[in-house]
Order: sequence, then C-alpha cells, then structure tokens
Amino acid sequence: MPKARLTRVRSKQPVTRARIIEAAVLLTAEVGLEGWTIRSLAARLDSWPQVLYHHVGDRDAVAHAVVEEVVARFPLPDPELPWRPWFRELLLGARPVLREYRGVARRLALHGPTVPSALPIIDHGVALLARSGLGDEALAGYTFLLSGALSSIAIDDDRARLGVTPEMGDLTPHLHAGGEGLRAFGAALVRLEAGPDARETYAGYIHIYTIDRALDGIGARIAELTGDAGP
Amino acid sequence: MPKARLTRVRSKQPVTRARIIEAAVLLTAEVGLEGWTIRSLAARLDSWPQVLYHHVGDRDAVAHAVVEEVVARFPLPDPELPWRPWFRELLLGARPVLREYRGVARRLALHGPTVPSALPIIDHGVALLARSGLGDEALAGYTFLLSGALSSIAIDDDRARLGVTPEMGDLTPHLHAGGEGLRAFGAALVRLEAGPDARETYAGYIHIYTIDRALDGIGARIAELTGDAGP
DNA sequence: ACCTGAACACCGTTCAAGT
DNA sequence: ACCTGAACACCGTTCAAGT
Repeated sequence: MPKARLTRVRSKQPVTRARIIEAAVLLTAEVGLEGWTIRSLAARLDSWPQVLYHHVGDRDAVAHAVVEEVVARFPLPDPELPWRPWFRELLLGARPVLREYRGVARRLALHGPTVPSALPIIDHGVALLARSGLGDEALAGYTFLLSGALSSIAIDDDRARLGVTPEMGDLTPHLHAGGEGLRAFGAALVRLEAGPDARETYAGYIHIYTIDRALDGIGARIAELTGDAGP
Repeated sequence: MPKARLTRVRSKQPVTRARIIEAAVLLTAEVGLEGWTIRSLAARLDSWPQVLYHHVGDRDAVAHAVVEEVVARFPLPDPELPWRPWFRELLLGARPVLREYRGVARRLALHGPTVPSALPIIDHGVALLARSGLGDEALAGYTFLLSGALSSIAIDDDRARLGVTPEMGDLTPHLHAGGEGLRAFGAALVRLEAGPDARETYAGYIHIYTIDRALDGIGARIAELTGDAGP
C-alpha cells in the first residue's frame, strides 16, 4: 500500500516539551502509565520518537514528568488540621486523582516521591508528625502512611487492567480444602470476579480500611511515645 | 562467523517442567524476577523459547511458578502463637527469602497471593485474626498486614536494582527551600546514597517499623472492637 | 535548533515442520 | 511427544543526515 499522504498534515503548533507532557498525561488517563510507548505517544503528536528524545529524554523521563504533573493535582488539606484528619483527607483525596491516571500510584509506591511537586506534601506531613509526638520517627511514620495507601491503589490499578487473572481462577479448587480463613478469602475472590462495580466497591473498602488502620498504628505509637493512655 | 558447533553439546537430561522452573528460580536469584527473559532462560537450559512454551506456558506462567516456589520457602511460625507474634514472625521471616529472590515481593504485593503455597498461610492468618477479635474484618486486616510488609520489601528491591536514580539527584536543590520536614527527608536521601550497606540498614529499619506500626494498627482496632481498654 | 530516515539490538509469541 | 527453524509484530534507543 502506498503512503496515504505525501505531504503530512501537521498540527500547526510545533512539538515542545510542554505539548509532549500534556499529550503523555492525556494518554496516561486513557491507557495508564505503562500502557503507552514512546512510539505511540509520538504518533499521537503526529511526530517521531526521536523528537521526544530531543525535547524531554527517554521513556523514563517522560513518565517522570507525568508523575510530577499528576502529583501536582492532589488536593491539599488545610494545613491547620491536626495530623490525623490532615493525613486522612490527603490520602482519601489523592485516590480519585490516582485512579484517573492509572499506574502513577504504582510508580510512586515503588520509586518513592521523587518529584518536586511532592516536596511540599512531604515537608508539611513529616513536620506535622514530628511535632505531634513522633519526633525522630516522623519520616518513617510518613513513609508508612503513604506507602500503605499508595500500594492499595496500585493493587486496584492492576486488577482493573488485568481483570480476573487465570491464576486466580486456578486457585478455586484449592479453596474448599481449607478452613474458615480460606472461606473468607474465597468470598472476597467471588466479589472480585462479580464485575467491575463489585471490584470497585471492594477496593474502596480496602483502601479506607488500610488508611484507618495505618492511622490507628501511628496513633498508638504516638500514645506510647508521649505516655498518653489514650481515650 | 560460522556456527561454533555443528552438533550441539546438550546436557544429558531432557528439558522438563521441573527443570525449567528450577532454572528460572536460580536465574531469579541472580537477576530478579523481571531480569530474565524467556530467551535467556531457554539459553541457560541450552534450549529454545518454544520448548518453554511447550512445557510451562508463556512468560507469565513461568514467573507464576517461580512465585509459587519462593512462597513455599517461607518459614511458618508455630500455629499455637497468638496473633501478634505469629504475624511478626511470619513477616520478619519472609524478608530474607524475598530478598534472595528479588522482584517476587513486588509481584505478590501487586497481584495478590495467587499461588497455592500461600493458601495455608492465608487460612491460618485470617482465622487467627477473626477469632482474636477482628471478626468479619479479618480478611481486610490480613490484607493490610501483608501488603504493607510486602510493599516495603518491593521498594527496597527496586532501590537495590536501580541504585540512586537521576530523579533523586535532581531533587537535592529543592530540599533547601523547605522546612524541617524536608530536612529529615533529605537526611534519609543522603543515607540511601551512601552506598548499599547504608541503604540496606535503612531498608531494614523501615521494614520493621512498617510491620510494628501495622501490628499496632490492628491491635488498636481489636481493642476497639472488643471493648478492651488496652494495657 | 529542530525534524526525518534508517537502522540496531532486543522482546514475547506463533507457525510449520522436523524427529 | 518433543525439538528445531524461521518469522511476525513489536519495543527503546541511536546514528547520521537533512532543513
């Protein structure tokens, strides 16, 4: 087949770093952070891979810029709030943003918050924990709270992408051999298999449960360190 | 260049499913679960990709078999132990195994425990939490404890593989603009950059901190549900 | 400075034969 | 049943020119 167009119909704007990142963010919303390639992104811009290298860098540099942009969209809670509602609001508020840009939570959870837009969140969060009684443990506590919440979103991203994996189906025959613990596990698998809505509901429940138990854990530690017997 | 050997020097044993998985486990110990390809694994067996497809299946099926094998090597705590020491021993004991086979923790954390060898652990762990006071929340609590610990290992796997990423270096100039929270974060980055031993020490600290705070969180919830005021 | 053509060295996977 | 040859349709990345 001959080329359809001898003269390429180009979009008027030149390809710039800003336009590349904008297109990458949009593409991430459609197919997730691992769903696009440097080639498909170039095609979306009606351009070529080498142009992206020229303006931004390799695939990892483009993905990093997307993460920076997505983190910048997290709603920030009122800094006057006490530590517990501040973190609860931050983590619950980040979820809709991260669910829109699937794959970003996974990268944040595994690679750490290596983007400038995360720094004000870290700064306030760590300082807040430190002066609320965690002292030197504040950074460890912050890491614990954030990575727990991010992981729970990353797991759901994977489930949404993969659906019910064959491996999960292969497990079913083994479940009847077990006791009451496996019965509860089997019931959860059934909920996951019941469709996207049921999966979504279950993921939301696990996410909130994860956040609240993590906050409980930090609360217990603060009580222990400050000698507070608790309510 | 002509072929070095017209008649291939083959290992005596035929390629079987068991030998493929054994080689994949060994290769995972060397280069991590994402470090080998179906082609490099075939070469290690002095064989060809299609043979692996014939005996085991696609890359994902081979990786799944590796995870199954690695989980089977977790040391299991005494089932008579109360919930807190049982989980603490399980999670601390799993770490050396998962650190030997890098990448497995990440897959377990993100894909869930979809291997048969995980089922006895789930069965006992969930039942233990249920009868210790968590009741219907036992599976959510179990998920919370496991995914927290697994994520913390997965993060260290990535750090060990990637070393200090350029992104982390790019962050340094921003750190001085912040307050006390960022100073603590910057100090942690310095520890990560100080070399493999310092990174390892820090990762171990974070891992134990994560486990203990997660256990605290579940402990607080059990106390809340059972009306126990705690010690 | 920015864009284009062409290639390199890989992937996972599959088809069609061989023995 | 098991092994081998060959190819398909991709990747990320780089080199060498063009304008």
